[in-house]
Amino acid sequence: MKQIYTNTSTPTPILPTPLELELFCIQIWNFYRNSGRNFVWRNVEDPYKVVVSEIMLQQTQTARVAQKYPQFIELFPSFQSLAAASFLDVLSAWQGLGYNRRAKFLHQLAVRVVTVHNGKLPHLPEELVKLPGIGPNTAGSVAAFAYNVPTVFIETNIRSVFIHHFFKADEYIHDRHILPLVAATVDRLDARNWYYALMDYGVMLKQLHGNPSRKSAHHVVQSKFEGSDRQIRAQIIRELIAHPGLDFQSLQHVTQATEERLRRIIASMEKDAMIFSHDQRWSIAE
DNA sequence: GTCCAGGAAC
DNA sequence: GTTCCTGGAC
Repeated sequence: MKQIYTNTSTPTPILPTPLELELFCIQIWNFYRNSGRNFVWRNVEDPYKVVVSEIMLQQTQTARVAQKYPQFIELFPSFQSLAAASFLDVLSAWQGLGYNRRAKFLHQLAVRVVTVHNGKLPHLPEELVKLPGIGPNTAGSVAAFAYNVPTVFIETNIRSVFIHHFFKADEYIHDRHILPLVAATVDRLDARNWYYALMDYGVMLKQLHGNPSRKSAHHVVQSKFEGSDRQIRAQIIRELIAHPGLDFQSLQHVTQATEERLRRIIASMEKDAMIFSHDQRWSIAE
């Protein structure tokens, strides 16, 4: 394999030989056997727990999820209990994980599963992606981890593994060039552990060689958090959890944002159905 | 400074 | 193609 996928005008994908793929799989399995990670959300039979963990793990480090996940499951142990809870309670339990809109999506997902799917999470990715907060990647991972379906999906660690092994001399690698390799190597009988193994191997690669996914065509440098609208939004959420029915002046005092900026941010949060106003006072949405 | 089991809405 | 969040590890 050498410099095959760099020409984007006339892609001539050449798969590695069966032997190369076989050796690759053996290497991943060996690593997993010796150095695989263990998490409380792994090898669980309850699809609900898999969904909660996968939504939490979107753009959030495993250590942080490990800290928050157990209490969340204790508070809301099932789709039914989560669906029946208020958004305020769900959002409160979410604090510390970041990206608060995920809490909204997860809450709505639980309602949909209970009301539309009779409390049972669909098995297939094509159905899973129709649920709020679940895109192609999470649909694939949920199907694999919850039901051991040999799906084909990519997330940041998997991406790193394939870039490191099969695209050493390439740059700006598109996922469409990686997916055939994922499909060719997925374990038909043990997809669940195979993807655990790939993720663990990817984490190891990043520790050892830096992040191979920086060569991905999809890699984006994260914008600064300090001083951003995101920071203001987070402050507003925390404040309205503690003090429902707060007026504009109070929010301005807490956030120290200009009036124009704060009005704009509040409007966007109302549009996201994160908050709502009543008589010029704001609260967490329901 | 970089990174984190991304998706929705614009 | 941007915007949403968090805070510690590195």
